[in-house]
Amino acid sequence: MSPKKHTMKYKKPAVESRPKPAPAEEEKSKKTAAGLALVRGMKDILPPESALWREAHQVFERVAGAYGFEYIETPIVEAASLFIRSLGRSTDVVEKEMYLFEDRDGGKLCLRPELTASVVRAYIMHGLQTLPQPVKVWSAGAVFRYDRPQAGRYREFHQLGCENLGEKSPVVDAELIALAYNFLRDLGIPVVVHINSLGTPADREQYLVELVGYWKSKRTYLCEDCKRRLTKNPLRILDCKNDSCQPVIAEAPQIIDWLSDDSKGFFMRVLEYLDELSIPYVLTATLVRGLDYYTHTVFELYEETAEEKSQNALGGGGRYDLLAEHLGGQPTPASGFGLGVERIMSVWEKRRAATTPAAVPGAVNVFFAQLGEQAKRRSLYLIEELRREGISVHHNLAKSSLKVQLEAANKLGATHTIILGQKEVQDGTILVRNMDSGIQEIVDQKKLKQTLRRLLGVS
RNA sequence: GUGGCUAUGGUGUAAUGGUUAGCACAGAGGUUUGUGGAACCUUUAGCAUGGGUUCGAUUCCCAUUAGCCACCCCA
Repeated sequence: MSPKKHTMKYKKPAVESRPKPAPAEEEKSKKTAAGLALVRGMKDILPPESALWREAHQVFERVAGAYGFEYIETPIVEAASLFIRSLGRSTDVVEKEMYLFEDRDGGKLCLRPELTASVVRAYIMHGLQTLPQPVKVWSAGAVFRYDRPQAGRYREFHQLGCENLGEKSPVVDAELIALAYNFLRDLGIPVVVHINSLGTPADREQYLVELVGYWKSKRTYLCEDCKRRLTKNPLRILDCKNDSCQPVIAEAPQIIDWLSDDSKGFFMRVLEYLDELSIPYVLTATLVRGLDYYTHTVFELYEETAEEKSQNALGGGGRYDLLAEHLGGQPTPASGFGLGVERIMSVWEKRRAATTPAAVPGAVNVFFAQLGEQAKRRSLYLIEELRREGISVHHNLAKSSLKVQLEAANKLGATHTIILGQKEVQDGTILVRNMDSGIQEIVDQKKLKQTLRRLLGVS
């Protein structure tokens, strides 16, 4: 806003009858354009990446379907209490990252920060426990967390998730991991699974007492950050990257050693099944997920690269046997995972660029060029006919010179250009030009469809 | 939420305390109208916002905003 400048720029004494609005209006379009802003942490998804975005979703749908998961969709807006109860009041997600707001009648709402709690809510509310168990559903959509944006971290991001509700078996956990693993593999992303077990709340409590006792005994060797964590979140010390803490961490008690025999047995079987499925995993004693509802198995998926960065978890999940009951439903053992679409896209695009240079799905294959008024009119029908066949046809009927149209076809990356001129209209033929070789064949207009199907390799 | 770095047309960038802010790519139009990928010509479009210092700021200072990086956390 700099009205000074505008009045300078647009000074027109004649129009001074309208003192100020006139110049302001003049500049309005520009001003709005400049004044438009993307809300912090939000992102547009534009072509051509958007095509890949959709393809990733399609692959996920296919894989999840193969594992017997059906689609579920839940609202983006939920009661705030749902997440406060499920994720835990003192977790970071609830404490400082939720988009909280009041409805007009004062109801406390929020934009969902994750998918799992909503699915469990739906399961309880619609009596899905009366269906043959387990209930297996997948979902996809936007989730919101008011965090400070960074590479690979947005305030609105998208998750792909699967939940298996109503079955307490280590196979379920292994199968879910296999699903996520295979989905990413299908995209050409090799991943490594980090896995750990948190046992039952009782196991964990005992372990925590032990752990805190240990940290206290080594207090002097810990870095400043860790001294703070000691009271706030002793588990996090295990994650500290500070060199000075490493020897202390290496000697720290591991949760696995404090699991009950049942918990340990459960975990061992998950690992055995993973072995059976030939899924590589790394036992990570330091893996503790940030949400309170997890019990037993927890895992995270990372791109298999040498450099371990902090921001590259592609997804994670685990078992949450107590959640349904905690939300007021029947006791329902369950397990699930969520994957971050944005993070998957960023690695996928990188790998794609490295391996296959072009071949974006939804790419143009045919351009239709016309010359002359008659041809233009006739082309409308022919184009329509091809499109009905499912062939992607581009054109620019506003242009008239063939040169310009071929240029456009080239820029769009069309493999073939169909040319219809005055002469062809007369004798009922049409030209099909191969854009790589420049070879053109003259075909009967009636045979255009067959010819294209042959050339494009469509059945 | 904390700290650091950055901010020039759609994209990538250059320069400068003082008349028209340069270049490349992209976009639009064209090089006389039936043949593209090249070349050439023309053209559209920018100093993030707000203050301050100064005779004068895109340039210096401050704040805001946004992006990036680290912490934190996770997806």
